[in-house]
Amino acid sequence: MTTRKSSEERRREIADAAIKIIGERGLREFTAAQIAREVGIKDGTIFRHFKNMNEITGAVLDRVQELLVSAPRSTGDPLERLESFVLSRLHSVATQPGLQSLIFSDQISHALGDEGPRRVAALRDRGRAFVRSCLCEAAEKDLLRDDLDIESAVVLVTGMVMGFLFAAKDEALPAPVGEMEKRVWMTLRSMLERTQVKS
Amino acid sequence: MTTRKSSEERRREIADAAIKIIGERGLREFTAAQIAREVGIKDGTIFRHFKNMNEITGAVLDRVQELLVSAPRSTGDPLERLESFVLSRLHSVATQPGLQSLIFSDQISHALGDEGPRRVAALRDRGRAFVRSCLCEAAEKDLLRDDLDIESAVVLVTGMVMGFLFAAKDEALPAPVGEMEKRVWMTLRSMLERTQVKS
DNA sequence: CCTCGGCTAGCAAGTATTTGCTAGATATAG
DNA sequence: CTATATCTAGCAAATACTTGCTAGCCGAGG
Repeated sequence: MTTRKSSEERRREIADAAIKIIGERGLREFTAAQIAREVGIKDGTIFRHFKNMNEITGAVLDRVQELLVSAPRSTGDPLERLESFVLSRLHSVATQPGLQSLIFSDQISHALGDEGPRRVAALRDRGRAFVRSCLCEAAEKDLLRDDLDIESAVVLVTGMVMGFLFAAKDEALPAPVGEMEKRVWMTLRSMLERTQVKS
Repeated sequence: MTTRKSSEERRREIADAAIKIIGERGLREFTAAQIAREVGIKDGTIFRHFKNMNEITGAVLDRVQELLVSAPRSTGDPLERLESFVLSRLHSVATQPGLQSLIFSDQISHALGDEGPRRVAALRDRGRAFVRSCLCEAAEKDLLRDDLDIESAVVLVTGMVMGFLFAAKDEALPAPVGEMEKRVWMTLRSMLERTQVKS
């Protein structure tokens, strides 16, 4: 009564199970046996679909990239683009904490084999690059405060997502996450914008 | 020719070695054998000083707390206090990345036994509480923008430290970390302060 | 001063379990 | 029937932890 699935389908199931395990139970449980149990097969069968654990971590990174980097918009008002990017990240943090913790944890990259650190760093860099491009364009269009240091702002924006991630996890937010997502972003946005002029 | 040390001394050595290993090589290497090698003893000897691995993780948390929470000032200008707190954290990030990654990684808390998550969350909460108290006092003294949402600002400040941590790690900063520490903080500070008035 | 004995850190060599991974047999979908 | 997904069974290495013995430290008695 065993259910047979195509290798391609199983590979995705295995990658998703791995993501779930890492997010929920931590790296220590990221083992072939645990993944197999989650998927509903025996641990040995895992290696009929993947050559070794390293290949699984590669698939995990591919999948994270696929799930998280949902092609940010490249048109329209730069601050609107940034807003939709940030809000989408904040939302993914609130709904799938495991995903985000895969990116914002150097521990993960340690555990993800040799090229793990570089790949995860590259993922983070893509996010930073997008934020930077939005901010630069906004600056050109004179939408930001005159004295704003773009590079610092990039750190602030990307950091905000992380700060939100942990605040939500620690239940340190004074209001429901859905509400706080917008509230935090609006606070940052108003601080970036040139809604106020120098005295 | 074996070097004997007091249990108290060894316990600290073991905790420090564990911190070093976690920070540099990741959770996967956080094992009795690796710690023992780092300290220079056999793995079995570890358990002459600790009952089990869980007790080691407890000691690790104690040590992190001891090293990181260096009694933030409670007097003086609230924004100055906040600045010294943030700069000290940024500096510890730059110099001892392992320490910070122990706090800002939910993976660690997963691996740190049953009470691990709660203890790490409590550490983070202490940081947030300090930031919040500084900001509240600053708001009372009318040092901040009128429309500033304190709770959002807490997320921004704590998140900034994390954003800086990863930017530094990924070498995504356009200037040396020592310089960027102040630059990023000054950017955030000027955005929080009421240096500008509404038009 | 020496020396003797209790205390205990240390090591070597175990334990049972889990790790990643392989080989061969079996069952099932196309 | 063919192809292959799956299971069973097994491996060596690593895991946390234990045990028996060794040997260094330190304080008391002579």
